[in-house]
Amino acid sequence: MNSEPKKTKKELNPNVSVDCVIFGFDLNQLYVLLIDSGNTEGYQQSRMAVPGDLIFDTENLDEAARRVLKELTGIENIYLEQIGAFGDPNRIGKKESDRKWLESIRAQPEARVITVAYYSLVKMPNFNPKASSFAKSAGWAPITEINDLAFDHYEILESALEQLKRKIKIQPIGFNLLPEKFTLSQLHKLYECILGKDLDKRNFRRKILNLDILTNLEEKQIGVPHKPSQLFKFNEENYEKLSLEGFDNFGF
Amino acid sequence: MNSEPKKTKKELNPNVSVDCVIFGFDLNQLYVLLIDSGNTEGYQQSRMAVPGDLIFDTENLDEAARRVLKELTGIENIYLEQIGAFGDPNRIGKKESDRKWLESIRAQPEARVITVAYYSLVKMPNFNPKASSFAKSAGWAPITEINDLAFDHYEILESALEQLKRKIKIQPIGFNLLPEKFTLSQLHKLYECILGKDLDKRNFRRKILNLDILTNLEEKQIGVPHKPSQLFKFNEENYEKLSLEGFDNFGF
DNA sequence: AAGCTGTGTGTCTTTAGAACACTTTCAAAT
DNA sequence: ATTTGAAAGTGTTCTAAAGACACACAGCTT
Repeated sequence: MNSEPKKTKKELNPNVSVDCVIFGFDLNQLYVLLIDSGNTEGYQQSRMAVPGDLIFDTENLDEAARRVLKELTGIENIYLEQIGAFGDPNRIGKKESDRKWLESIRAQPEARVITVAYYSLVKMPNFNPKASSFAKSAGWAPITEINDLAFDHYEILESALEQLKRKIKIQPIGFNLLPEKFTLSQLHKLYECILGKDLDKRNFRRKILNLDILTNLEEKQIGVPHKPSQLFKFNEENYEKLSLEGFDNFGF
Repeated sequence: MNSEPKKTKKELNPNVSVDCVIFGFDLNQLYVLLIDSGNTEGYQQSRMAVPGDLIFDTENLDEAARRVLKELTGIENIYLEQIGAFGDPNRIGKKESDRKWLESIRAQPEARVITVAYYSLVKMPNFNPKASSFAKSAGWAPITEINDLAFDHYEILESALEQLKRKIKIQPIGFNLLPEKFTLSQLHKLYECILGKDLDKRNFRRKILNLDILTNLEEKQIGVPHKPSQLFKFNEENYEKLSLEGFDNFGF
C-alpha cells in the first residue's frame, strides 16, 4: 500500500494478468475449461470465464500462467503456449456482471488490466477441475456450444483456437489431448474437431504414419462392439529428431 | 503520485510498455530501426534499442504502438502486428547500461515492466527517422549485423523476424516494404532477405504471378546499365478477393 | 564493337494432395 | 448359431504444385 511501487516479495501487479484457455478432448469433441462467477440470476454464458489472475511482480509470464493454472485446476507439467496480449482499456469493465465480479475478487477493481493469454492442452480424464476460491464452479464446456463469455474472453478463445489450428498443422501437439494409448481414429477425430472440417480417413492415416512419430503398440482395443483398433503411442524420440531437421508442414 | 492508481486522463501505466520492431528494405538488405541511448563510452550494440515506451491507461495496445511509432519516427498508417508479450521480471534491469538509461527516462525506473512487442513494415525511403526526446540518435541497422541489443530487445527482434518469415509465406505483406513501383527482382530479393535463403528465380516468378495480385505497369526502368525491368504495382483489389476466398499457402 | 550486367523465359521430373469403396473383426441381438 | 451393426483397415489413380535447370536479350559502359 505504498505510494511508490517498490519491489517487495510476492506483490500482485494490479495491471497485468494471465488468462489460460485450457483445451480438453473426450475422444468426441473439444472442450474448454471455464469457471463460473455465479453472480447473475439463472445461468448465463456471459458470466463464465477462462481461468486467470493477476501476476506477481517476481514471476515471469510463463511462470504466472503455470502457477494460475495449477492453483485453479491442480494441473502441472503441461503444454502451454502464449497467444498474445489483450489490452483494450475497457476489456474487463464493459458488462455490469463483469464489474460486480471484479469487485468481489480484486483489491483494485477499477484498475486497468492488460492480460497475456495462453492456451494449453490437457488430457481431460486426468483430472476433474475443482472450483477455485473465486469461482462458484468450474467445468468443461464443449466449444461448439460457446458463443459468449465474460470480459473479452470469447475473443481470447477465438484467438486460441486460431492459433491451435495453425499450430497443429506444423507440430504434433495434439498428443497432449489424448491418452497415452490411442487409436488412429481418435487422433483423426481430434484433428477434425480442431480444424472444424472432415478429413479423408485414408489420406489422414497415410500422412500421419509417414511422419514416423507413432509407435504401434501391437495391442488392440478390448470390449468394443466392432473390429478392435490398433493402439499407438506418441514416439517422442522420433519427434525430436524430426523437429531438429525441421518439418514445416503436415497440413491438411 | 497517488497511492491508489485512479483512472485519470492520460496517465502513463508504469507497468506496461509497447516496443516496435520496424523493418525497412533498401532493395538490397533488411534493416531495423534502432534508437541509441548513448549512455556508454564508445559505440556498443548493447545500448541500441527498438523504439518503445510506456502506454497510457486510456489507449489500447495497438493504439499505443501506433502512437509511439508516430512520436518516435513520424510514420503513420502502416502495417503493424503484435508479436506477443515479454515479461521476465529482470528483462530491463540486467545490464548496468540499461538501468542508467531507465533512470534517465522513467519516473519509476525500478518498476517491473512487461512489454507488448509489435513489428511493422515501412517504405524506408519515405522517411528518415529522427532522434526522439530520449534517444541520442536513431537510425537503420542492417539486421545481419545485429547480434546484441539493450534490454531483451534482441530476443524481441528474433521473435519479430520469425513471425515475419511465417507471415510473408501466407500474406503478401512484403509490399509494405517496397516502393509503389517495383520490379520482380526486387520482390524476389526481398523474399530472399527475409527468409534468409536463395529462391529459384523462375519458380519465384511463376508463383508470385500466379497469385494474380500484381499489375504490370507496362513501364520500364530507365537508366539502368542492363536490360531494364518491367515495373509492377501491388493490386489491392485482387488481393482482397483472394483473402476472402482464403489463400493459405504460397510457401517457398 | 565488345563486354558487362541483370532481365526474362519453358520444360521435365518429382512429390504431395485429393478423391474414392470394399472387406474385416468383434460384440450384441435374435 | 446366425445375423446385424459399427468402426477398422487398406491402394490406386488423378491432379496440382514444387524443384531443378540454361540460355538469349536489352541497355549501358568503355
